[in-house]
Amino acid sequence: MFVISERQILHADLDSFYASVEQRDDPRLRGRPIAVGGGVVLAASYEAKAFGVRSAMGGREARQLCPKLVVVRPRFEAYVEASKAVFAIFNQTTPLVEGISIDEAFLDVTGLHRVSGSALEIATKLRLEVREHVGLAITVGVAPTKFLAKVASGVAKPDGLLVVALGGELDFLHPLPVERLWGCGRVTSAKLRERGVLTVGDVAAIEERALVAMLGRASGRHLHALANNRDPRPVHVGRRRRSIGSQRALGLRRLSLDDIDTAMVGLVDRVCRRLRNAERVCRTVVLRLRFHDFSRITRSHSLARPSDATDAILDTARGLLAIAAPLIHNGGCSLVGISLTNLGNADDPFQLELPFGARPLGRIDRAVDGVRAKFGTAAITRGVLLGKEQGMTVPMLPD
DNA sequence: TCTGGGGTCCTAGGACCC
DNA sequence: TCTGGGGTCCTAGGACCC
Repeated sequence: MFVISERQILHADLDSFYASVEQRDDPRLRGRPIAVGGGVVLAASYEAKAFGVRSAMGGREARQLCPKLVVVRPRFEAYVEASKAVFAIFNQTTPLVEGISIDEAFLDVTGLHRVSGSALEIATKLRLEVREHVGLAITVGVAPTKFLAKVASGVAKPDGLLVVALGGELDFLHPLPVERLWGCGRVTSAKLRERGVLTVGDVAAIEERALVAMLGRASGRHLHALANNRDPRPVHVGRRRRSIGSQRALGLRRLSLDDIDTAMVGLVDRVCRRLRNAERVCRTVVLRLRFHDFSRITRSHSLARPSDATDAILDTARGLLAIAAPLIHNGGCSLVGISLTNLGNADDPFQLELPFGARPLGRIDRAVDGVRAKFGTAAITRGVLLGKEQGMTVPMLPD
């Protein structure tokens, strides 16, 4: 009989990333409470966190909590550079790296024991290398699942390392508050607490059906699985971006439709450049507006064919703005955003991937029509073969 | 708590197809 | 002709994450 060996997953998370980069680059900021941002705190140093300063907090409130707070303007280029250096170390550690954000990743080190030592040794070395070569503190959690590894790093922060003992997973997990569950935010947490469900152990004790009735199908199943330490999700290398977006807060001024249009033109230009740089095309354009009462709407439109052309996408965005215009009531508009979704490859001549979004199969009739119109009937077969070669999702042709 | 900018995923209803 | 089931796409909104 085969014994499937326990997976060994690291969750590596840079501590107070933006703030730490600033303190690294400017010795005067070290040991002092700092916040990166302006109107809103993007990141706070641990010295600032001690005063209760949190990210997403308004600048004014942060200063009230911590009068000595030093506010630093963000330098995104520096963060991107630091992130690249850290990810280079991740990739030297194992080929199985899944980036989650600019400062966080999962590393699967299962089976590296002979080559690199135990997971604890690998994690220790990783922390040392990040400290030495990039000058930043990184916390690592080690566990058999992604979720548990992430919880472990959260508990170990700052500048820590925590290995969840084999067999001790539930003892570790169950006393934690429900908010530690990945996917349990403000709304879900309130629903659970309302019903006296306070800890992860409480969630685990509820039947899945009951949890689904409480939170909806996906959420209920997801949290039920996590609370019982079931998380088979593999570390996924090379995930592709599913959308590209940009948005801009417009402040409190009253803006005319022309002002909004001007801001939107800039956003469309930016996202289209990013789209072309990534060699992608998009099918769906989403306009996002937020009003001064903080209510928000979205309007979207799917193009007949994928595009990366600024003029086509701007036309669509303007059409959406015209549709949304009557909804901009007296309060006016405080944010405008443009997102491009349903992304495909610019270099894929058959665009087989495109009409299907994330789903394995899709509107074959449309795909076939498109290929036939563009390349002739013979191309349909060729297109399917090409798709297979490239490892893409290949739709079944109708009989 | 009076709120930035970048994302992911889920849900639900209607249109449409087989 | 009527009815039903199954499936996908489009759109709008919402929760959540860093």
